[in-house]
Amino acid sequence: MSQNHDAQKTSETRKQPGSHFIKHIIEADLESGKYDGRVVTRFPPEPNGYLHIGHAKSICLNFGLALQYQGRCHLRFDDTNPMKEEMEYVESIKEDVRWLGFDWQEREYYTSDYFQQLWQFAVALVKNGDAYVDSLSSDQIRQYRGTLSEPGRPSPYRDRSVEENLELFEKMRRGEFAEGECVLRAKIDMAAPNIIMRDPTLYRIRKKSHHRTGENWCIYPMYDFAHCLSDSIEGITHSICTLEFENNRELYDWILDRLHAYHPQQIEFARLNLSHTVLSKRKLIELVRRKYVDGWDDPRMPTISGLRRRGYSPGAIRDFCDRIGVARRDSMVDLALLEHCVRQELNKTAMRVMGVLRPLRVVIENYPEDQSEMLPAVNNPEDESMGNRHIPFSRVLYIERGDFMEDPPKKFFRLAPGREVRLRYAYFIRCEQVVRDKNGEIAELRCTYDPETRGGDAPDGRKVKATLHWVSAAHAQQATVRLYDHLFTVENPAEQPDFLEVINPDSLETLTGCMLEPGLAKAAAGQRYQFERLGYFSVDSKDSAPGQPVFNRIVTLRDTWAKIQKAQKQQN
RNA sequence: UGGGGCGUAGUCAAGCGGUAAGACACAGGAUUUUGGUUCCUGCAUUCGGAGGUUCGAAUCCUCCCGCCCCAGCCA
Repeated sequence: MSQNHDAQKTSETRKQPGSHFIKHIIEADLESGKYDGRVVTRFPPEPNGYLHIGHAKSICLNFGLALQYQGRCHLRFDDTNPMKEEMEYVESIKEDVRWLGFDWQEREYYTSDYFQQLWQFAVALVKNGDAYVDSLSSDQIRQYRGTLSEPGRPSPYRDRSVEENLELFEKMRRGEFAEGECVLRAKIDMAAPNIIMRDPTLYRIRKKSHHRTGENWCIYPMYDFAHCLSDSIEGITHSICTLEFENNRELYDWILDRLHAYHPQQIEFARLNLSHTVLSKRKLIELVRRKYVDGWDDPRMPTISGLRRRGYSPGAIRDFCDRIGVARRDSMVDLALLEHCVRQELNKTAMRVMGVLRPLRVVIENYPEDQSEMLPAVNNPEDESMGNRHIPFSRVLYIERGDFMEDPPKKFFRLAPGREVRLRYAYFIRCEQVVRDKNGEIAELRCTYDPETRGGDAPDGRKVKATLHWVSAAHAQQATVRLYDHLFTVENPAEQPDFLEVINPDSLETLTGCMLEPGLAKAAAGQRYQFERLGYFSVDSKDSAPGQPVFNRIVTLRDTWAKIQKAQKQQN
């Protein structure tokens, strides 16, 4: 009976969305008492760049696991390389993790805080004959390492005595050698089939000031040495990293075993790849340095700061990370899924407003010149508690240029000569005349309205096929609106010979003179809205100025008309 | 061609010897004062391939094929 119940429970757990192999491992460990019921994870960024959506996957995983199993998650800056790391990055990383909604409380750690302990561990290794100081140059070390198919050869310095190694290592620490003159290496096996195990470097000399330890050290531990021991020092239980570290796990285990240190387990999962973008630090840096984008927080960037500035919400990003799953196979997630996640959240939470991006002037000929009126509009049909607002209507309005066609194709059921449509929350109008300028361009539409249809319903029951958004010209708030699209034209830019050649030339379109309903004059930075029939937009936090707001398009609404148009184009 | 991983739909992904979940995308239809939302419906007779074990295989075994990672004093 109880057995049955347990079996049922297990299968239910497994069927939960978001169940994955790492949870299975943790649950098995919890059951066997492997770590006395503890679950301790960590997010260990190197402070040498900005966090991106791929990091968000790892953050959600590590913090999420700690939350789910009542454990803890440490934020640890893996700052073992003073050549690349800066304080600016640690600040941005902290801001991004916090913004995503995770709290590391007082558990903010730095590998550099362990330098003294790490040094002592290294000394212990030397004393046990498990490490030696090598005086080969980096070039020679590479030659001695062998290749993928041939074993390496031992360094001529490999059999130095413990005493000599101790003395040399001490001299390294004291700065008596120049950079590159020697390194500390683990003494493992130069013929190991896993190249990582061919006497890996543990310490190298770097005569560079460190952003936290200053001039205290001139030798710095390598990742493989520092990481496992930092995990050990912090009592991590599950050390979760990406697949490319799989080969390093053998060394992770070797070091902890030799030192008889507390031994967390390393678990690898596949890193995130997202279609139509790049997520490698190198490529992201290149986009910034070569000015293809306007900085790390350019709204087209897949960085957390870019997504934030674009208008993405932390909840949508967390939802995305929950949905993509955690597995061991390389994958490429469709950007459409991320877009779906924001739309889903914003549909429930974003206030609806009307904004005309490409204005076309409309004059309501039978509406009195000096008259205007306030019409009630629903703030969010998905959430009644968001209430109503009133928007001004008058004789001269703007509608979207794309909502009018002089010679409408099949299935276009918006405004056209002689045709009647509804202006949302206002009246039915009929297009009576098209007025052109001297260039033959459409300058304005002359229309009539039906006073009986106030609010949008005809008492005689007649129907219209379209409802248009609009803004009263006299009351409009002008704005700049930036339309963003995929940064790259192809699904996987990384597999191109040169990813810079497939940058989408239309990834940004800046529209000025957009006309918004007047309430938007006091929109606060970061505020998110749905511009009805167009998409979700947010107020840019950097470029907006009082009286001249700048909006970023977060994502379009799903657009069936665009699909029909595309299909029609392909037919012709 | 050394070692380590991974192959389930267009894209993710569950599945753990009992007869292919779910999501996104896509395609139809209904409702709609957003061509939005919502709601229905459809979308793998088959799990990289071939053999084998078994009453029964995506799950176990064998061989083959394909893709990814490793030759930093980066992480």
